[in-house]
Amino acid sequence: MSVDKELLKGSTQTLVLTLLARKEMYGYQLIKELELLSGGLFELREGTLYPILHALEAEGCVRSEWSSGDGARQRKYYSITKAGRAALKDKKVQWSEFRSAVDKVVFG
Amino acid sequence: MSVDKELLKGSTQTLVLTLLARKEMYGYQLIKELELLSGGLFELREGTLYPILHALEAEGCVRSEWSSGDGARQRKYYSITKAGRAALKDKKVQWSEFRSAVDKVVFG
DNA sequence: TATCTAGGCATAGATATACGAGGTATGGAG
DNA sequence: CTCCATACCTCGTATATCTATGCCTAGATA
Repeated sequence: MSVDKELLKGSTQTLVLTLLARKEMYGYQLIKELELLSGGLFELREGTLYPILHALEAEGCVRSEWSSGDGARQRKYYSITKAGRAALKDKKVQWSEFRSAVDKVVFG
Repeated sequence: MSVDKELLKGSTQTLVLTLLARKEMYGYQLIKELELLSGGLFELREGTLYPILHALEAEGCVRSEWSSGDGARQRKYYSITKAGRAALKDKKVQWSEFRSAVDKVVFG
């Protein structure tokens, strides 16, 4: 993580849900995609991501399914649920408010 | 805290140093000022702020001095140091990068 | 064939940070 | 006199992330 890891806390679920809202993905893919999209700033570790995915699944925000790969490598695909989309909407608002408040204080 | 407290992690030192860069302040004042400036979004608790101030002082980023109050209530005023201003500059850059990266992922 | 590398999932322990609860004390208003 | 806002502080707890580690598979390479 090239950015202070503490900054990331509270935002990872939002980031993950955002990606899953576009298309279903598997864990490893999420890590790579996030790194790409953020210009290398977010380099989530497996040890970070998988617990997040499990938590989101326990909360009913995502659903997982092993790829029915015929010969292909087994991957666990995650897709966002209706509850997940609702949660994401909330999280986006939260992020916007937070970002604006910090900006107002820090940059005037 | 009306915003998810986890979002705040990693930003509190930046917020505190930013305020102290404008003028020296005492703890309680910092809490009130931060609440005001953020439109009520940031309601730091004493249990959060004082350890931060002590940590910043231990790192040499701030300096403290009890008010030489003649009769007035005793307050411990904190002022930013040269090292503190340098640290703040770094933290502001970090915040900007982080904010931009999250925005890029979340809002495209 | 054997081995290395990247992909792919997962957990456990350490660490960092904020909060909640609790403690002490002062000064002004009712 | 009592209550409340002010003003400082500490400690235990909760939460979230990271590091380290483990296990397994597929494809490339020697």
